[in-house]
Amino acid sequence: MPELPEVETVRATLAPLLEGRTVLSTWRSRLNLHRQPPRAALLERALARQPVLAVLRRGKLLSVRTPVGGVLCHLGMTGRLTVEPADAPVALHTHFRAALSDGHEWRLVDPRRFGMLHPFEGDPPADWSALGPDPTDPQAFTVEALRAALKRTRRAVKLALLDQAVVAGLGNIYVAEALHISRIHPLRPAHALRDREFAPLHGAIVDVIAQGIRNRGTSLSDYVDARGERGGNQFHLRVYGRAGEPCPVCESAVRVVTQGQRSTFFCATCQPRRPARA
DNA sequence: CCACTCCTGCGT
DNA sequence: ACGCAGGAGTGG
Repeated sequence: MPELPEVETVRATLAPLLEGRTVLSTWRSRLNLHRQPPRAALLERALARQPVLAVLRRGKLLSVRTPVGGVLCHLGMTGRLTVEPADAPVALHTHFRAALSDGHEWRLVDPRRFGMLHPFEGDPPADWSALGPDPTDPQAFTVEALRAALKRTRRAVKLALLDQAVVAGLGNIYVAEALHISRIHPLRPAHALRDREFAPLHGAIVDVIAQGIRNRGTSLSDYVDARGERGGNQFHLRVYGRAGEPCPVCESAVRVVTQGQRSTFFCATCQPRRPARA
């Protein structure tokens, strides 16, 4: 479900509902979340009786900090983090609940359980720092950083851009959109992009992510922010999910191919397999 | 670098 | 009944 713009919207709506409140107690289900249930004792130590200092994001990862540590949270495909009145009905597939000092409850619902919740003490674990540059950080995400990372791999550019160590936060939707805007065919080997193509690709990634955030995320089926509100970016997609429909630029039918067992949408006219010679 | 795996739900 | 879905780790 959630890529960077959705996770950023969750962060922005979650932060004012958590920051300054104290977590009274925690609960978690015993079902696996990304292959393991969160460790209950560690969760209690990291959160219980602690004030929430900040809600941070890098790529698709969220970090909720307390004075003694905190939790890292990834929403996977279907994760939802919300804050609701403590007496609100508990949804099916609720895997985490934390009672807050203001009478609300912070909850994680995740039907498919591809998400994760990693409590930690002290500094955040390595997955937080193993991420590549975040496209909302102009200091870190530069044309040169993108060029260097893509030159290093022979994988198809679409698959390389899904690698969170190359760029943090892109997923299937926003990669398709960025490649369409920059007119790059998704099957082209990353290392074979022309030098002149990196600036347009970089710009398209920055723009498409900024647009997604402005529109409060893409709600195709079940994504909602921490207040339970849907986003609006699904009305601004150019190619994702639009197989057979006209390309918004040239009206050719949008095509779909499979890459890494997932669908890739693109326009074969706007995104030629061989770039025009300069 | 590939295919497979972890899950539920929804649409065909 | 089957295939597909916004993700990503793992193991060959």
